[in-house]
Amino acid sequence: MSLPLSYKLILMAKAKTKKIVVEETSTEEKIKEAAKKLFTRKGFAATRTRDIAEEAGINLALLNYYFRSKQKLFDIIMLENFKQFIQGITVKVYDETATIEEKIEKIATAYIDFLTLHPDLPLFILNELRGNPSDIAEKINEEVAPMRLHLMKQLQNASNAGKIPAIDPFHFVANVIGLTVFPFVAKPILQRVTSVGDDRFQTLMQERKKLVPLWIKAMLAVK
Amino acid sequence: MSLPLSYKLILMAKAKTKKIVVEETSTEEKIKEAAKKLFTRKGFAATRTRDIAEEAGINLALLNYYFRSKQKLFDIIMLENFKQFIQGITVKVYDETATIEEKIEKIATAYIDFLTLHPDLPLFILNELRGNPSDIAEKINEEVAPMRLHLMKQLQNASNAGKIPAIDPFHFVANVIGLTVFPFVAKPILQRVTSVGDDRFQTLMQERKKLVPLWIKAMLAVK
DNA sequence: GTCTATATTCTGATAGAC
DNA sequence: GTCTATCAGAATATAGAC
Repeated sequence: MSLPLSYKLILMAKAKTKKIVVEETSTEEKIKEAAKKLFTRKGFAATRTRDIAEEAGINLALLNYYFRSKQKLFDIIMLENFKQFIQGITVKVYDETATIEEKIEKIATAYIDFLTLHPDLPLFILNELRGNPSDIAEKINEEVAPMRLHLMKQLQNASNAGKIPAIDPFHFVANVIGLTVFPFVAKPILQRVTSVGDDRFQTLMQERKKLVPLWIKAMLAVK
Repeated sequence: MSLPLSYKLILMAKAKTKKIVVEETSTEEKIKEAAKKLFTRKGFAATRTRDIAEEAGINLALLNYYFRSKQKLFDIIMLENFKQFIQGITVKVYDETATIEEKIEKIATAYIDFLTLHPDLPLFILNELRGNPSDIAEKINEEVAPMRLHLMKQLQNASNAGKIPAIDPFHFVANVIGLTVFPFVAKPILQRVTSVGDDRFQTLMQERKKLVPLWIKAMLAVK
């Protein structure tokens, strides 16, 4: 039974305080795992609580016993997913010792590795973020705000120092994230259009870890 | 009451055979318009037939009278949306007189204009395409197959002639479409991260009509 | 073709036994 | 904590009058 690392760590931490051996996954965790799997794959509206219960190997009533409602369970998963999604990028952005170009390489590599493991995540986030305007938007803002300031400042500094030409931060972010994330978001349609199978897709994504930074560098030299 | 151009043309064609004056939108068209609006914005599962009926200004029973079921109505909208989405690109790709670089510019411009008018379309397609594996996949293949051959051939020729370096068609397509479409797909999150309002977003998208072709050209020179 | 009223199915949530 | 059984409401679809 494979678990997200974060869960395992929590379990181990709990276990440490009582026993030495890591115990079986708790019912609550099993439900969360099942919910994350289905919500992430099919979205809120298309996922039925019955399916989550079945996937978790427990009864429907138990789901409500632990989480009170479908919406509350979803909110938890949504927030976890979003944090997980930007967590990969956060550490890299804050690295004071890295230049912009080094950061791009680290971010692209980390993200492609991450998305290879969680290919459904970005589409889920883009999707569920569109319907809920101000619901969880605030929490997201809190997570993102300091990162924005940091990145803007570094871009401005690099531009002032003449290291890179002035580029609008929006274009910069859209391009880095777009080149990295889009192939995963559009995977089904891209594979169809280009006749690329699953194995070849994986290989191409590995290639992009090297290519995206080179491409971005070349783009920064434009105009 | 603003109608999609295609509808207007159909109506005008019909009208030509009988009367001179273009008549009011038919009930069937009104339902389809309402369905397209809601399905595209919220997806299949989150859209209720009641809402479609209300949006169309008719009764719920009438929806089933015309389309028999929610699923059948959705399938029609889905196919129309998809055709509309790739239709913009199709003409440009087949233009025998244009070089690869000219095509990129035409495609980027046409797509950004199109997406400005229909910002919800790409996310809708990416989304609903993920759940339905082989359902409408075949019809999509039929639409896309000849375009794939044409594009691959031109890329190969340009590469052989030494005009551009060899690049995997997958990377090429992913990059062009990614740089063009991704900002619209990720609009809410990108706006949040970069503190960009709606007006500024529109301006930036207009900028990209010029920038994307330049960027792609610069990327093609890499390595 | 269009409506009102109703049937039918689905789904989230709860009551209550164990 | 976990289960079975069931309720209440929602959502799709149909019957039948006009």
